[in-house]
Amino acid sequence: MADHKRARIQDVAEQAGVSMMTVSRVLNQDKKVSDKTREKVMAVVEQLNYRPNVSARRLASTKSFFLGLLYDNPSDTYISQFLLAALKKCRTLGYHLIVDEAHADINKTIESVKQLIDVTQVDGMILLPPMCDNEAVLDVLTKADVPFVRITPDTKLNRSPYICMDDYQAAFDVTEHLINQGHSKIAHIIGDTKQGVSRMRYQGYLDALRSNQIVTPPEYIEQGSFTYQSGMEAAMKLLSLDDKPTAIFAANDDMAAAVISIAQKQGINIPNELSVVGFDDTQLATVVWPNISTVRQPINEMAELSITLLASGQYSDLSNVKSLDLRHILDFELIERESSSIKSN
Amino acid sequence: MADHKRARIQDVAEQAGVSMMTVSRVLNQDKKVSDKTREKVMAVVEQLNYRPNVSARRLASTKSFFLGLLYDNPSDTYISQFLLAALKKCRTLGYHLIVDEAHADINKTIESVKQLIDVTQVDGMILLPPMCDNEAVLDVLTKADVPFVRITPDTKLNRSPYICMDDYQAAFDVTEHLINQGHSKIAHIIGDTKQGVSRMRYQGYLDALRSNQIVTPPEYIEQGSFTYQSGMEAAMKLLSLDDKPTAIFAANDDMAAAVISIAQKQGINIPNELSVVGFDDTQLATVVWPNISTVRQPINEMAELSITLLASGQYSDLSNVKSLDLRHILDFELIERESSSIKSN
DNA sequence: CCAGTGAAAGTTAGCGATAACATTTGTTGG
DNA sequence: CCAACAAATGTTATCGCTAACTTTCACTGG
Repeated sequence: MADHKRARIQDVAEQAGVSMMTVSRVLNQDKKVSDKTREKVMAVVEQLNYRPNVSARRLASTKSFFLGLLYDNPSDTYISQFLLAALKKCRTLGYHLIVDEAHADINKTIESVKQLIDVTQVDGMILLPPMCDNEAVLDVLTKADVPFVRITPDTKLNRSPYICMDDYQAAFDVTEHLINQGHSKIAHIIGDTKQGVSRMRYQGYLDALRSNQIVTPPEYIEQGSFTYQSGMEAAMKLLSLDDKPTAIFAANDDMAAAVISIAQKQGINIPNELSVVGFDDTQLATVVWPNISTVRQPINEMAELSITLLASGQYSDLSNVKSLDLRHILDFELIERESSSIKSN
Repeated sequence: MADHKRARIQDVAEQAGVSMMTVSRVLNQDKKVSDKTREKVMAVVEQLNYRPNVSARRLASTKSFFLGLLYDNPSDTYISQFLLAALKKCRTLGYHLIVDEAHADINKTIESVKQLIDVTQVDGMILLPPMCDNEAVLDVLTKADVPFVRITPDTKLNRSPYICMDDYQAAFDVTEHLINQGHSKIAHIIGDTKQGVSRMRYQGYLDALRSNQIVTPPEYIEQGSFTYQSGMEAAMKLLSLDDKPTAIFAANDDMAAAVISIAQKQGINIPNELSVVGFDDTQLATVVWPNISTVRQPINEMAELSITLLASGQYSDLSNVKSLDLRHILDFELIERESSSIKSN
């Protein structure tokens, strides 16, 4: 099917009747190329299906075409999804992703990041939570002038471009989803207080109730910590109330799964007697029965965008970037499954 | 801390008083270097902390220093773990990992693999299940003379080196673990029949019982399919028997989690009235309550070994490799958690 | 004693791209 | 109409390494 030899920049240059340098300029978005030439070159690039040799490029240029990814907890479900999407995007853009795990000892993490900067010479870094809020790491990167993108950061939002979703709105929507199904006794299990998203989700829940003129007793609010265990404890309290809620919105899927488990233990039918919704759309949401209605984070899009931003180089100098341009909010998706359904009053 | 400039092969050559080529030979394990010279060079390499520039190396040599990884289902928990370990190992060996997802349409997958061979020119491939048993993929790789390693393959074991764990022994051990705790009424939920591991695990279960002179009624064997749903159905049958089992060995964690859920619904205390063990040690095992006793696959070791094997080049010509040398069996680990414990007669 | 041999080490010429500088072409105003 | 400068394109050297060839040198045996 494809030609046996891979096309080189020289082949493109000859075919297009220009110099190699001009082709290189077109490929690197150098402005000093006339539109006519650019089109001519791009046509040949398409025709020969030319892709630059990453290694040659890296060897010759000052850029390394390496991007770094710093993650923390490898068992978090979304790491793999983020990683796979990021790797794919990197491949199409001719970058390589160097993946680094944060160490329990923060100093070792910093040492490792410094290595990425000095030895590997990464062109940019992606910081996943919670490392994206670690000030020491941010300082190292800032001082070394390495651009970085943070995913759903919680603090210091003016220090770098960042990508997030609208947790507040998602919580609002998922609560309203319950309301639309006829529920008014809606309880909420708050997430870990140390994470900003817990606040946002709680606030979205509150505002959805308020905008629908629904008042709930304070006992309907339980504090959790994103763990299954904490969800069980919260569920037991909520389900032992005299005036039980008919729906529970847990701030993540783990806690929602715990609610389901406790409810089933008590012989409460889901969703007929109790609707449950979670948040995150982790694997857990479809592995328990009934499947959990939840909110899906746009993880793939986040991964792709973070690579695109770093590859574009538009953030290599932050001094003249408006702080509004730093924020990238992506759309979430409400996913309705069996754990919540029309309330049959 | 570290010197600002990264050492080049030339620096090593000068410092050691030899030519660059000699250094290159030492680094590439070329046999035609005297021991004395080799030691001298290695000493300088250590001293300068020299690491070859991957890009220059790739550009100049016939090897690409790219390895391909073909995976199938991105939501499988172990993909991310395998991937992270593989990436790490690649980094230390100066390789890059190109990750590719199998397409639902097998022809597209094949096309993609051909691309990896022709365009990216990978030095080797890693095939994760179930792609490792796809004959068309194996044929493409064999025909193109690209070495490949398969992870826990099921068939055609003579076609390539492969890495697996002893599912039979693990099942034997986990069953005996239950026996040692005083159980004799031990049921088993078999996994998906299409996967060879199901057979192995079932056989291990049977043999553990037999070697302990335990006889169980045929109703204690239920057929599942590795899904939560199938686990629920099996559990309901097992727990409605007149002579209920006191322990259930499910062939994976999903089905074990389902058993726990059903048991709790029926008010059966775990582990006091019923012990449950799973298999795989997925995230699920620690996210439900009680945590599931299970068998951990040595995923990290598998990933590292697969990279090491391909990087070593020892399988670049299979014609003179004994079939016994193809097999690499790694140790598993029995993990005891709350779902199984000493039976209080 | 020296041609013949083979192991060990060195030399040269790229791999495929870009940086830096050099050159050509185009545009403007006086 | 052309100097004067900017925009567009070309030329050359080089990035760090290895393949392929060449040289050196120690050791044979007739």
